[in-house]
Amino acid sequence: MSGAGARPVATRRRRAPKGQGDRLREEIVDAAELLLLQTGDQNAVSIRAVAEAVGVSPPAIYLHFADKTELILAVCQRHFATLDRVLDESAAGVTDPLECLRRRGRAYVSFGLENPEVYRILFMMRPTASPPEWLQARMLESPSFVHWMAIVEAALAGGAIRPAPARVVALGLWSAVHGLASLCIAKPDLFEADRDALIDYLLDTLLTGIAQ
Amino acid sequence: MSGAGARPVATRRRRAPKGQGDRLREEIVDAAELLLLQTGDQNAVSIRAVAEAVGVSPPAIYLHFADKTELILAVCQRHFATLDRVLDESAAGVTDPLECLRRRGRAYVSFGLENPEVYRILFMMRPTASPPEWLQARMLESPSFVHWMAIVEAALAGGAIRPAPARVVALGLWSAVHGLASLCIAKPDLFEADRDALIDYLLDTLLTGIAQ
DNA sequence: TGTACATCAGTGAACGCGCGTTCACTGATGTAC
DNA sequence: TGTACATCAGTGAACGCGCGTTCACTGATGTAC
Repeated sequence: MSGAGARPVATRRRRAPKGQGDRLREEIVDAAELLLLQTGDQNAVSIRAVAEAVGVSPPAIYLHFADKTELILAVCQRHFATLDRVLDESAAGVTDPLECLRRRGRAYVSFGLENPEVYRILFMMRPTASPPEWLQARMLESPSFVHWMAIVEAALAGGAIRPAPARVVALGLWSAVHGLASLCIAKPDLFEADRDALIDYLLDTLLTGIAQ
Repeated sequence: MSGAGARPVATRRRRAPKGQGDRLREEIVDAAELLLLQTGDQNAVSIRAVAEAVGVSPPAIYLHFADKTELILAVCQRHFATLDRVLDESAAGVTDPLECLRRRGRAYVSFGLENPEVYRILFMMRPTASPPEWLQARMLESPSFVHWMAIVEAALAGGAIRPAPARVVALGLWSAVHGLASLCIAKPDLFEADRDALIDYLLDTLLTGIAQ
């Protein structure tokens, strides 16, 4: 009973040696990320909770982040980079644009289901509540979207899909896969049984629908 | 300057005559709804803020609602009924199932854009954060979804769309239109210019994609 | 028509909570001499 | 090899805030006699 209490106070972290105060920064982001993942609740990621998880006092957080927003932002940036990598990997070596869109679409939904709280912050939150640096316009310049857009343009150029403004096609397809991801996150029970069938059906429908 | 301060204290409401304590209940729900609409922020709808808007002390709220959840639930139920009515009206008199889906889909997105915070609570919130009565299973029994499902079944029976489990088709189409609605809500700037084109393109794509 | 009284729609003050953040400080670590 | 000292990674206590909720109460309203 002694060491396995419901919520044991985290052991205090060893102080970093002199030149390496930056170590703490990484540990803080790690802890915030883990908290987000474990609790599935953005509110659970408080400065105090993060500090306790790291084994440090709350003010120590401010040695590395100006405020809470900056901390959350750091977590998100990490995942935005991951998303881009995951999408690229999913379609590596595929030349057919439609197949490329299908694979990236599937990977996108998977990413959302595996990182629900991060996904929520990135794509489901009220704009004012998102970090201000998270400008919406910049989203269109993100590698993820730029790649997505490029594939749509290639498909259009190759005549694989019926003519339409590339931006409309790209945003439309994104909306649809985002819808599946976000509904699965918001209402998990509703989709449990049909999840795989749904993603297949939706992608088939979209790709048939946009085809020439 | 006297009567037009930045945030004048709401005038105190007249006490209701004896048999009509229930009047306050309606006023409370109205105020909560208005706050949600005006601020666009669910957090702004605190017991205290609602009480002030009505012109009553915070404990008065508890004469009509057991807790805050029950209040929010009342607001949501009202809008859920509205959504169903709006969808029905949008396709009134239309017999072709595909046209019916198109009109309801368009009306669904419009509803979301016109009631962003309500839409957020109904369809974008973490399940644990939603009122517990808002069971996800019950969503499938809601009039809105039942009607949607019936139309899909009719379309399937009439051979208008390619064979697939009705539930998968219904959920898939819902996901897609939800995606557009929720992305417009989460990232309004991103979609402003293309909004109308997007909803048209998406509906065309979906209806072409599911067709026989 | 007048009065005592029960009802009930509210009020005012306070509770404990967790939060982000600030401020003055401590004490181990490394360095200069 | 020994010691004074500057650096800097942290700490402890406290701040003010808004929140949901509770509790003992008040006082206008309507009714019975």
